[in-house]
Amino acid sequence: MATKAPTARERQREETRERILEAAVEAFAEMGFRGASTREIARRASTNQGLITYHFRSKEDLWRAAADGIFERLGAQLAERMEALDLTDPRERAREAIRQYVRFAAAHPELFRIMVDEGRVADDRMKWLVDTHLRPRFEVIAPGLMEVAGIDEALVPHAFYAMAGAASLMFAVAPECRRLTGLDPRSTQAVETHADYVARLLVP
Amino acid sequence: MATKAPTARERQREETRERILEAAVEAFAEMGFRGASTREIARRASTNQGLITYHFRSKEDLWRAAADGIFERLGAQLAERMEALDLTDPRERAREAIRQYVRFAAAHPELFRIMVDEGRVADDRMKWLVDTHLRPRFEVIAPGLMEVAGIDEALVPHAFYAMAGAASLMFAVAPECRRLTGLDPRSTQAVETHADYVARLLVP
DNA sequence: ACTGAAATTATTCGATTGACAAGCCAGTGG
DNA sequence: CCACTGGCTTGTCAATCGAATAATTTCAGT
Repeated sequence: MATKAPTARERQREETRERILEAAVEAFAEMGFRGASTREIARRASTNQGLITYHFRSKEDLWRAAADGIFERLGAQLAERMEALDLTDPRERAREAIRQYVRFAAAHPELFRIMVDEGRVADDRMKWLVDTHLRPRFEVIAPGLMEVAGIDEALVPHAFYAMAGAASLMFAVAPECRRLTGLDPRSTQAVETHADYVARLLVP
Repeated sequence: MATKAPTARERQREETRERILEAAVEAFAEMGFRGASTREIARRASTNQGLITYHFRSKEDLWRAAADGIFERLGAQLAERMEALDLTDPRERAREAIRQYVRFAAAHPELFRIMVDEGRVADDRMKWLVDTHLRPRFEVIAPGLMEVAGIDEALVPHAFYAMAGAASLMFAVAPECRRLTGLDPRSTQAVETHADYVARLLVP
């Protein structure tokens, strides 16, 4: 069955939803779940707070939708770019995967920020995040990590979190980094340097 | 001039202040500045909210006092333990310094959590944190980093944030790590493994 | 053109926030 | 032994929170 062409109404609806979602990702990443108010999110999306309850049932649901969006982007970008490259050497392929992850972390610091925000306490949001998004990714990464970094299975969690931290922290605290070191982590120069540094660190 | 022996009154005062401060560190690390309410902090310290305003002028001041405490502990522990070791080889000394930092990050995940919380937006708390605590430490670490990791000066910020992230993330999101990988990062086994892994990673 | 449903705005609610003021009361100094 | 200071408790304040509901506007289908 053919999906009907969306009416102006439906396009408007989707565009509004998307605008709210975008604002939510930013706000949650900036101020955490509790810190970001639905009113502030609405303000950033140039609407009003009532619309959020209308489009998403609750703040909790809005947060989940925002997290879905981030991981969807991560998966899409990584898959697309790795496919385009077609590297045969597993070590060089692993290095490039890490570089791509660093580039993503630089462009979307929200991912890391939300992970750190929600990973601290074993509440429902954390469990949902692990079960629906983190575990699937982890299980894909883990075997490659063992093979390429030349490490024992027991070291996999250590390598995983070391890589994630090394790759992301600088961009997650970009304003701090800028003030502390004078280096702006958002410049393409800095991103590429970091990508290469971390890739060589983990896959010598 | 001899400092007078503290009266029971003064001892009580100091003990209460300390209890509030301890609770504040935990709460801020767990829920961020905005997420942690002064009432919740008071509850954890087994007192009431009014006392917080009494001992510390405002929530902002309480936060600064909490940050002071964390960095004071970090400085004291690192200085003490490194002095005790007396390593001559600069590379082995650097490795041990990193191991010590990992151990501290494991015992006090608050440091990293608060850094990530406050480093995202260039507000007053971030600026204060950088100027009073981060920069002094960074300027001590930077020269050693260049010498030992064998890197160019331009790479120092990259190495610094890579190390901090690699060392701390696992412990900052300990509940998540436990659920995701099955490994409990708080076990001494895991801490030592991580310390050694990160130390060898950065100083090969 | 009309109508009814959908999208949006406006209003309201009870709960919670940080800050503050007033008073309580144990312990200290005289 | 007593006055009173200082740590502490309680109650209140406006502001803000998430959520629900009411009112209004917009537009697709007839």
